[in-house]
Amino acid sequence: MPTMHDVARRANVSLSTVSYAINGTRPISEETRQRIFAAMEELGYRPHALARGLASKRSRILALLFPTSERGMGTTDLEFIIGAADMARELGYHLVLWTSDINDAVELRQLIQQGLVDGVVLMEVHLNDRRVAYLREIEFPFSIIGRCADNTGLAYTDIDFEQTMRDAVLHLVELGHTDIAFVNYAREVLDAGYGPSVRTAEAFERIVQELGIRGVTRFCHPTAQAGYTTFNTLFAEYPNITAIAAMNERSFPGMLQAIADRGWCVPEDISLISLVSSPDVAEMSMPPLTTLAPPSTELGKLGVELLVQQLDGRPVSTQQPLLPCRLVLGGSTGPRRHLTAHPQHDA
Amino acid sequence: MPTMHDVARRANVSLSTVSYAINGTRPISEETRQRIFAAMEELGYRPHALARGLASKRSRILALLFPTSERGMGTTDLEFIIGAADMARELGYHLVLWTSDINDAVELRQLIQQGLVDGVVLMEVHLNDRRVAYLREIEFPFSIIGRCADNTGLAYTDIDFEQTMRDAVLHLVELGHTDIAFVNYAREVLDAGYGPSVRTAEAFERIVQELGIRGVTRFCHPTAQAGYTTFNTLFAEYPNITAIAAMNERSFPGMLQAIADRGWCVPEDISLISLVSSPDVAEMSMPPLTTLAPPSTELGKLGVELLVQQLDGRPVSTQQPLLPCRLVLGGSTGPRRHLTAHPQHDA
DNA sequence: CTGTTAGCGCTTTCAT
DNA sequence: ATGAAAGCGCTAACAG
Repeated sequence: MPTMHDVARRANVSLSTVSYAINGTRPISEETRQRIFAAMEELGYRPHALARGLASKRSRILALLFPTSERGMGTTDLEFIIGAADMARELGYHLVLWTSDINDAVELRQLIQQGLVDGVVLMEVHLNDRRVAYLREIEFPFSIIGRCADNTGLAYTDIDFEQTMRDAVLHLVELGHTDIAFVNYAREVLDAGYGPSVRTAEAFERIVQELGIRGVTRFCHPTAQAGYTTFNTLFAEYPNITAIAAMNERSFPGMLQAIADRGWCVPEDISLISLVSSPDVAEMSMPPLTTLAPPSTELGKLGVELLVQQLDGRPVSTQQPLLPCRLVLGGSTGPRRHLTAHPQHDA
Repeated sequence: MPTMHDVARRANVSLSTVSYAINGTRPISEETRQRIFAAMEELGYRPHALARGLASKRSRILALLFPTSERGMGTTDLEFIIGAADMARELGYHLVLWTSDINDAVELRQLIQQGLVDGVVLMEVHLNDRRVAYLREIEFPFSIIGRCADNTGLAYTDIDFEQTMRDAVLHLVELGHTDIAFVNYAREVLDAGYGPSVRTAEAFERIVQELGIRGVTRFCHPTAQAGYTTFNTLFAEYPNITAIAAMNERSFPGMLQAIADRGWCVPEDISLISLVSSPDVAEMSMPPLTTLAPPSTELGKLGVELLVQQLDGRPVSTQQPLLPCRLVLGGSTGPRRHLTAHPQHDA
């Protein structure tokens, strides 16, 4: 494997000149530059990453910390990773994956102390996250995909849940729906302060009020069985409901079963819209679910971008951290049914 | 950040002694060992990964090469990655992700020449893969999740498609089915020599023959529409079929729709089994699909393990590279229907 | 514009 | 059983 030394000799220049030529870190005459690059080409030279990192104190390696064994991984998480990896490469960085227990700052410290990475990207942060606290304390560069309670000064990006919920409700309202249910994650998840759950819950209340329509919220575990039960108890209490927006894609099979059991059809009798679930998954239903598809790849990219901005000493763009989901029509939403078909009560 | 030098001074030994103590690379008196580790503890010392790698010529970093934009990524790919990352960590390695165009050996060379990684794990190899050829040629350590045409001397691991197909067919046969259809990927995919498609196709023919039952094979694009069409044309020709095994999970919604359209029920009128798809996805159907769940995490782990075995100069265990899928009963398979219910022809 | 040289933090001969 | 010192391949002062 050729080293910089080899290149220098072949180009008849000193070792440092080669270094400067490569890094463009000081002016080089066009002539010698040519010679150097020619030599590099001929030798098939590539700078040694470790040596470069050791000498410059910048490894050009980033870490993506992603929590193992928290909530079930989906296709969305893969897309975070792919987005992040792609963007890292685009910006000339490597990306290492650290599967970490969330909230374990000790382990994080040990990893960082190895001096392997210039910065880390956090996923699935808690509202009060120890890792965030630790990184802040030691002033280690990091960015977040997600959000904390206090985000001042943080480089983060997240889904715009407010906007997502608004788009979902507006879509339904445009179809004539005025009695809408929102099926959130399980109550424990909300109580634990899980961001997406908290934010959509708040947004739903606000938007419903704003638009002057009727909304009811339910919590549901991520299983078909829970979806089934939730749907039935929901309709026992609020038979006027004509549309459901749900966060939890795993509850859909159950809800669909419950709907089928009473001989109803989607979307003729009831509209269903999935919040923040990938079109791939949405297409596994019949009919394919209308969904608000999360900008997963973009979030992964942006997470890396925000981190690299800091590393390069550039001002971190803080204006547009929130990305909207994209409405993908799937056939599970349609005009509000005529209520005459079912008994009516007031909510 | 404390260095080895700091530790040495604090323990009143030379720098090299600290190194030897850490690496256990030569005998150290118990007394000084104690002192050294105490000093390390007190200083919160961690060896610097880059420096260590540069000096030892072993970075303890592995690369997972995974193809972007080939076939749609699913939850399976995520599990490969997680498995690989977990195992790497367990073995004291870091894992970097390289999103690569498949079959681009040039790019691979450039990455390897950076000297960052000790070895690479390949995913989604082609039967004749340029990356494999290149790595072989330069004798760079690597392992494969998947298989090539010629695997002699290769450290690979893969799904045991033969066994998987056998398990699927046997499950159906035990339920009384004797007329079974196998829905493979699209014909182009088979013709391109995509391993899973080729191997399941061969296995199906063999097993059907072996068991003396009737089998018919169909090709299907990965869309609901294609699933719908495939099912209908299949039954126009072979109305006796009572069970379908399908590779392509994306075709299921369409098949289910076609089944519903003719007023049939699953599994009373027809049994459905999904080959090599994750239970998560299988649960998105109604009823949840019976599936043969791929050992994704295990494959990721094994891929890394095989690589590290080489790096450690240990003999690479080559006896059990093929892992079976796990049968997960889901309610889409049941006893063969009584054929009296539908018109009968001979296949 | 170019060369010389002192490290970066560690491993590993070679001595003792 | 321990130390001294020569690198690993590169960057970045410091000198011209």
